[in-house]
Amino acid sequence: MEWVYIEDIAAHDGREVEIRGWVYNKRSSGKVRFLLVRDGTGLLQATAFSAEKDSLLFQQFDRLTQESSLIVRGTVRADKRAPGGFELAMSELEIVQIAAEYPITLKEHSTPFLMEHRHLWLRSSRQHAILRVRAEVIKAIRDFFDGRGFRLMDTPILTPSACEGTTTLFETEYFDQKAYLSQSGQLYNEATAMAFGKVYCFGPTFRAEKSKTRRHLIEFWMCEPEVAFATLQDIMVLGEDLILFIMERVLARRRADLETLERDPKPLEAIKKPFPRLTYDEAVPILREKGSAIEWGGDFGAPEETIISELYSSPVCVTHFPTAIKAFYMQPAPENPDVVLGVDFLASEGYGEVIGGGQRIHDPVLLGKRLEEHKLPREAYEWYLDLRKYGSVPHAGFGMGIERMVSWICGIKHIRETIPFPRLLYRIYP
RNA sequence: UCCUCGGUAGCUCAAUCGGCAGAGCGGGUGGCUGUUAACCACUAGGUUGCAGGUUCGAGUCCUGCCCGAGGAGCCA
Repeated sequence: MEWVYIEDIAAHDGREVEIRGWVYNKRSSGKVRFLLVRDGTGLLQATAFSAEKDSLLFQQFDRLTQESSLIVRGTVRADKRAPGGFELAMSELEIVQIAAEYPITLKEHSTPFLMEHRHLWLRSSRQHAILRVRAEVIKAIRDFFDGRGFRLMDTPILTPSACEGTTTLFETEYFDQKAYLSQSGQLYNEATAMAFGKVYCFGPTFRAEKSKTRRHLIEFWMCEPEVAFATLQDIMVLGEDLILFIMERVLARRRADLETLERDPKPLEAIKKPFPRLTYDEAVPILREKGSAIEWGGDFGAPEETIISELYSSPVCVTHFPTAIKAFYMQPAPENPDVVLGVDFLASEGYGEVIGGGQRIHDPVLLGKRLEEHKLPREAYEWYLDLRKYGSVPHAGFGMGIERMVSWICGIKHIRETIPFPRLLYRIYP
């Protein structure tokens, strides 16, 4: 008998098949038994009828507990009363294991309890939908860059020093030296971009900041393209195209998951190119008018990002931030060196920053000066300065936070559900 | 790190002014021939986060600690 997956069940209508999975729920009514089986691809109702209650099938059924593993065989048939439109008329039920009492019921649970049981929570339909969207977003990103001739460059996770200096890093042992977990692949990708023209990296990133908000993870995944000879304008267009590509892909392939999540697709469908652009200078008075206490020179906090992003139906590109609040490698604007050629993409509906990037300093003298101003050890950056010594060119790139994208697309409040095992402040279990 | 809120059965919660520790779900037992988080009946299940204090009496009031959640800062 053929082993099939529930997502393919419609193609086997009328045929005898085998399903391997777990008990999601069961119901019985006298001489009828209903078994809701999940196999990782979907849910299927299996039914059993019997005049004699002592049948082997019924005995097996009655022993089943939630999440018991099993193999069921039977005939597929369409039935409007069954969830999903198809059900399995069971002929055989083979128990693989009777599960111990399962902690997660079909009723409501608190987030701390569910996080404590994250390894089991992943089996629920909502978590399935979110993580399938995540997988689709990642595939879309790879297809986007691969299709445009970008080379995938895996940058190191163990690094000898700070990439950006300011942020806190996780320290670890590297034999008799200290090493730090990467907080960005960007500096390395500036090197690979000079070797390959246009590149991207995609990997985990670690920030040892004591951030405790719905938008932060201690360990998260970031995609960072870097393009030689590109300007701020070039990578803004690249960022727009990337976001639109991801949206179209998810709307085309994962619409059912968005429905499961009760995510209204209209705001995502409404996103159009070109995205609104706003300079920092233009944004500050708007923010003050809307009640923010921001002064020129101050960085945007979550409330500022929310105010701006709610003004438009597409993500907003905010550019030309004050030099003083941005990273050392940011290229100053030619007309005003107090601001830099950087851009933050603020997602609509109040989701905030999903992309941050800009043009990098290509002048060796200015870069050396910035390292000094930021009190960074020049020796550690000799290789980085070399990039400005041997055929330096203007170049630009950005970083996109995967979990923030997924959380925006899925319309969920907290980023912690967008990765299988979130690392949070004060939570590293399971 | 700071501010706010919370911790009672396996889970989600209730317990009036300080006066006998409760319900639903889940578990167990039985019933029901189309259930949809099925339903009905019965049943077991408690160191009220920890340590002190006030009181005739503390889940409830006070002090300290632990753990968690929401927000801030920082960032993607």
